[in-house]
Parts: sequence; structure tokens; C-alpha cells
Amino acid sequence: MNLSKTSEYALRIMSYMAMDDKKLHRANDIFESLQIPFRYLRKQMTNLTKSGIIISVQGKNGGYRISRSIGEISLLDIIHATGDQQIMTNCFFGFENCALNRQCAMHDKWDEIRQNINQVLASTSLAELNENGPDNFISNNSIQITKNS
Amino acid sequence: MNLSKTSEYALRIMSYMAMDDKKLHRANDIFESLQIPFRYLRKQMTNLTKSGIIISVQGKNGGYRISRSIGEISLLDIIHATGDQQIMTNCFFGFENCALNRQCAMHDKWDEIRQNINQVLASTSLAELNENGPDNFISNNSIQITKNS
DNA sequence: TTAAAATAATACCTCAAGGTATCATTTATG
DNA sequence: CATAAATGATACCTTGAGGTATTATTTTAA
Ligand code: SF4
Ligand code: SF4
Repeated sequence: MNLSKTSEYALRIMSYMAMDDKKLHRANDIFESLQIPFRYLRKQMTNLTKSGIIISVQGKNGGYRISRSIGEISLLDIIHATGDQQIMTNCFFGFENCALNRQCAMHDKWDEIRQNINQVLASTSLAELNENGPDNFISNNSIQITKNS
Repeated sequence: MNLSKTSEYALRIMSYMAMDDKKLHRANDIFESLQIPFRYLRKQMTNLTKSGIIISVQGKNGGYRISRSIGEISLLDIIHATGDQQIMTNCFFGFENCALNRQCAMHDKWDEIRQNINQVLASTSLAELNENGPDNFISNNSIQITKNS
């Protein structure tokens, strides 16, 4: 599997924001804790805003805030918010149009794997994530990317 | 998850060849049953040859043959043969360098998912695939891509 | 020995995801 | 009001995976 990098970023961002979920987070603060190129992060923040999963406040002292209770936001919600709708291809072999007269040996196995992943992502909330080591998995070590304004 | 398209193609190719595993298959025959762009398929055939998972015979009446018993070739072997060494990123968030003072809530869940997938891929052989609907999952419907020599 | 039928090698093209740069807009505050 | 500090919009650049095109090589068989 590969989540798109964009989804990985979104997951980092939301997890970070969940650590102080009522706060208005500035893009700059988020940048300093995550390892995401600054301008790309900025772009994605407005994307996430458009998706409705966060809200933005413009102007001086502006920033972003999680729009719902972190107990109600699943990791799958976050992935979907980025536009990645389907995380794994339906057919293991990548066929768009399988005849499916009778299923091949991989069909059910693959289906099971996909369901398993979906179940984990759908049942894990930001709140749960937040209870467990957010100060760790958010690599709040020193910044590794230079910002360049 | 996404296997690379190249890996999906390799899985199709090997599955197809496994249907007649002692035969010398011409690239052209393979092309007509799978939905893979012809020239790209040709390129990949020589790649697979270099990897050793198939052997090639040049010249007129040449072609490709599976190099080992299909009972000994796992789907994971095929994926590895394409150069895709790691099918899922280790860290769910895509961090290269997680501090890991204490693991975050996703670490074990993600690990389990990865192991599960690996286990399925490593334990499913071409032979098993071949017992179950190869005439179906190999979309041997009419060709959908034009070959252009 | 020559032509045809196959694979091999090499170089190039294309496109979307990821990333950057610039300017515009909004808002707080002195 | 003017400035600064924040986000928004827009356009562009870069890179690698996927895909094409061309030429070279190997082998069979008429
Ligand atoms: S039966 Fe096999 S080939 Fe067909 S869609 Fe399912 S996994 Fe793909
Ligand atoms: S603990 Fe969490 S953030 Fe760290 S490597 Fe594991 S999954 Fe990634």
C-alpha cells in the first residue's frame, strides 16, 4: 500500500492539530513540528479547509482549527478529505473489467485485506491517536526542512 | 495499497505464463491476453528475464519460459522481481526517522496490516493461483489495446 | 545466404503528483 | 490609516513512473 504523500501529510497535520484541538493553529507552527515542505503545507491547509475537515480564520492572528470533535474524525475521514477516495485498487491485478465468471484465487483474499485496512482506518479516531504518544509520533524534533518564507 | 502498475503487470504476466508453465511464450501471445501496452510489456519481459524469474530464448521461435516450478514462486517473489522491494511504507505517517520514544497508536496496527499482506503474498504461489480460475482472471476477452507493431 | 521472426538495448516522450514562487486578500492593532 | 501577520489564489517548475520509438542482435529455415 501506499497512501499518497499528500494523505500522509494530512494525517500528520490532523494528528498534530488534535493535540490541542480547540486551538487556532498557525501554518507556521504546524510546519515547525511536522516534516512537510512549507509551501506545500500551506497549499494543503487550504485544501483541507475546502474539504470542511478544518476551518480557517484569515487575517492577523488567524489560523486553522479542527472543525469537529476529534472523537468523530476517523483516519479514513482524513484520507478522504484529501481526495484519495479509494486507497487500494479493487482488483489485485489492476484489471478494470474482470469478466468474473468465476473468481480467481486472489479475489477473496484481496477483498479481505482491503476490508481489514478499511476497518482499521475507519475505526481509529483522532482522539484515540491523541491518547497514545502524540508527542512522539509527531516528530517534534528540530525542523529538517528549511522554510524559505 | 497500491502495487505499482509494473508489479500488477508482472503478476498478470506470470499468472498467464503459469497456465502453460513449460511452454515458450511469445511476447505477442502474452500481449493478446493481458491488457498491457505492447512495447511496455516487451520492456518488462526483458526486465523479468534479468531478474531470473523467467528465461528468454532469442531468435525465431524464441520466447519466454518460467524458470522454476510454479509451486515455488510466490506472488511476493514476483513483486520483488520487478524491483518493488517494500510494498508498504514502514511508518503509517511516512516518517523516515521517527523518534520512537514510545510508539504511537498506529504503529502496531500498521505493522499488523503489513505483516498480514506480506503473509498472504508470500504464501500464495503461482500454482495455487493457477488452480483457481486462471481462464477467468486472465482477461482473455478481446484485446483492448492496439499494438502498433 | 538471405529473409523473417523473435528478443535486447537505448533513447526519448508524457503526464500527474509533489513542490515552489508570486501576488492578492483579510484582519488586528498601533 | 498604515503596517504587519496571517491565509487564499494562481501559475509555474521538477521528477519519476509509465509508455513509445528506433535500431541492433540472435536464431530458424526456406
Ligand atoms: S477475480 Fe481476480 S482478476 Fe477478477 S477482479 Fe477479482 S482479483 Fe481481479
Ligand atoms: S510510532 Fe507512529 S510515527 Fe513512529 S514510526 Fe511508528 S507509526 Fe510512524
